[in-house]
Amino acid sequence: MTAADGAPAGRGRGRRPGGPDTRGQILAAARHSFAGKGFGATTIRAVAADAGVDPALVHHYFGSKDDLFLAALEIPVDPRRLVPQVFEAGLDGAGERLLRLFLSVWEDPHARLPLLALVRSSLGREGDESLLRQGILRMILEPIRSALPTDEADHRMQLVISQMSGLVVTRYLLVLEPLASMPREDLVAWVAPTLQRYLDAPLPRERGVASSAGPGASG
Amino acid sequence: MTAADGAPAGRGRGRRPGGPDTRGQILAAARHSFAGKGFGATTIRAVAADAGVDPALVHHYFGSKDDLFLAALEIPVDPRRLVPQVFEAGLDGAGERLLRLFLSVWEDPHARLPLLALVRSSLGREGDESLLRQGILRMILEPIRSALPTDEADHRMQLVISQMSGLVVTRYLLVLEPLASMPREDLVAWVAPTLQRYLDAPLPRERGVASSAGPGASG
DNA sequence: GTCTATAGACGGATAGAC
DNA sequence: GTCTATCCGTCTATAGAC
Repeated sequence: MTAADGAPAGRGRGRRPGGPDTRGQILAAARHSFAGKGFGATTIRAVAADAGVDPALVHHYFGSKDDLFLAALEIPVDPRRLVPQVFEAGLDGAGERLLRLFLSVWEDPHARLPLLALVRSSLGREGDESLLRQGILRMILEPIRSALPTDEADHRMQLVISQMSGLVVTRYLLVLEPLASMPREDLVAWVAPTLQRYLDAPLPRERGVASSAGPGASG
Repeated sequence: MTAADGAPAGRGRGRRPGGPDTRGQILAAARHSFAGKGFGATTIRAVAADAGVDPALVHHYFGSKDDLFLAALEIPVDPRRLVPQVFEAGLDGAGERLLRLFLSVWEDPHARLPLLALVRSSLGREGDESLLRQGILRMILEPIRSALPTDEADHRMQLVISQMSGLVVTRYLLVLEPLASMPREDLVAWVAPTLQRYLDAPLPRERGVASSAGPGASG
C-alpha cells in the first residue's frame, strides 16, 4: 500500500542521479531481509547496502528499525474481508475454498514477502508480545470461528489453522521439496479434505472422557 | 549425550558446597532461553544471570555461544530408532502410532525444550544452513520415507510432516488455546486420520496433469 | 536529498586475580 | 572453580556537512 511497487521490481544496480524511488528500493530490500532472516538478524546497514544507499537514508525515510518493520508489513490483502466470503456459501466445500484463498495469497509475491517477514519474526520470539498472535492470527482466526456453528468451533478452527500453518512452514518457510513445488491443484486435492473434515466432521468422541483411541483412527 | 541428564531434573536442586551442578544450572538456563527466544535473542549474560553465575563461567564450561547451543540441543530421544518402529507393524494404523510417538516426545519436558530451541532458532533463519533441515528433519523424514511403498513417498511423507509441524507451531510454539491443552486422546482422534490418509490414501489424481480440482475435494 | 562522522549501548570473548 | 575487569566488535540512531 505504501510504496511496495511502482519500482520496476528487482534491485537496480548503479547510481540513481536524480531522486528515483529510493524509498521503494529500501522498502523492497527491507522486506526481503525481514522475510528471510527475521527481525533480529536484519540490520539497517545490510538493508541499506542491499538497496545501494547509505544507512542514514533508511532512518531518514522510515525512522526507527521498528518503523521500517511496520512499513515492510503492509500486506495487500485483508483477511477480515476475504475469509468471511469463504463461508458465505455455507460450510459445504468451505475447506477447499479456504485452502484456495490461502494458496492464492501465499503464491502472490507481493503478499508472500510481508507474510514471511511477519511469520519468521514472530516465531523467533515467545510470549504475548508476538505480532503474529495479535495480528494476522486474530484476523484469520476470528472470521473462521464466527462462521462455524457448533460449540466445538474453537477446536475445529485451530485444527484448520494447524494444517495451514504447517503448510506455511514446510512449503514457504523451509521450502521442502517436492512439496514446495507441488502444483496448486494437487495440493488442494490432498489437503482440502483434511480441512473439510476439521470443519464439519462429527466429533470423534466426547472429549475428555475417552481413555482409548477415538473411533476415527483405525488400529 | 554429553551431560543432558545425570542431574536430578529441575533447576532448583544441586548441592551448593564445593562443586555443585553449576554446569547443569547453566545448561538448563540456556535451554530455557534458546527454546523461548531462539539463538539470536539469547545472550550469554542473560543465561548466566538466570543461572545465578558469572558470564565468564559460561564460557569456562562451554566455550563459545555456538558450543553452548549445541550442548543445549542434546535430545534424549533418537528418531532414527523410534520412527522405524512405528512402521514395523505395517502401514495400517501407522498414522496413529506415529502421532502418539510424536506427542509422547513433545509432551516430555526433557525433550520439548531442546526441540523448541532447535525449531525456534532454525525457523529464524533461512536457507540451507538451517539446523532444522540438516538435523532433526532428516532424521525424521528419511525413516518415514523409507517405510512408504509407493513412488509418491516423498509427497506423502511431506504432507505428514506438514500436519505435524503445524501442530508444533500451534500447540507448542504459539501455545494456541484450547488446542494447546487438548487432551492427547482427543488430538489423536482428530489428527490421526489425517496422517493415515496422507500415508495410504489412493492418489487423488495423477499429479501435474489435472487442471481442475481433484476428486478428493468436494465442490 | 544524500552522505560523513560519531555518539551511545550491548554483547561475545579473554586475561588474570582470588 | 569462580569472579572482576576489560577489549573489541557490531549495531541503532543522531547531528550536521555538502
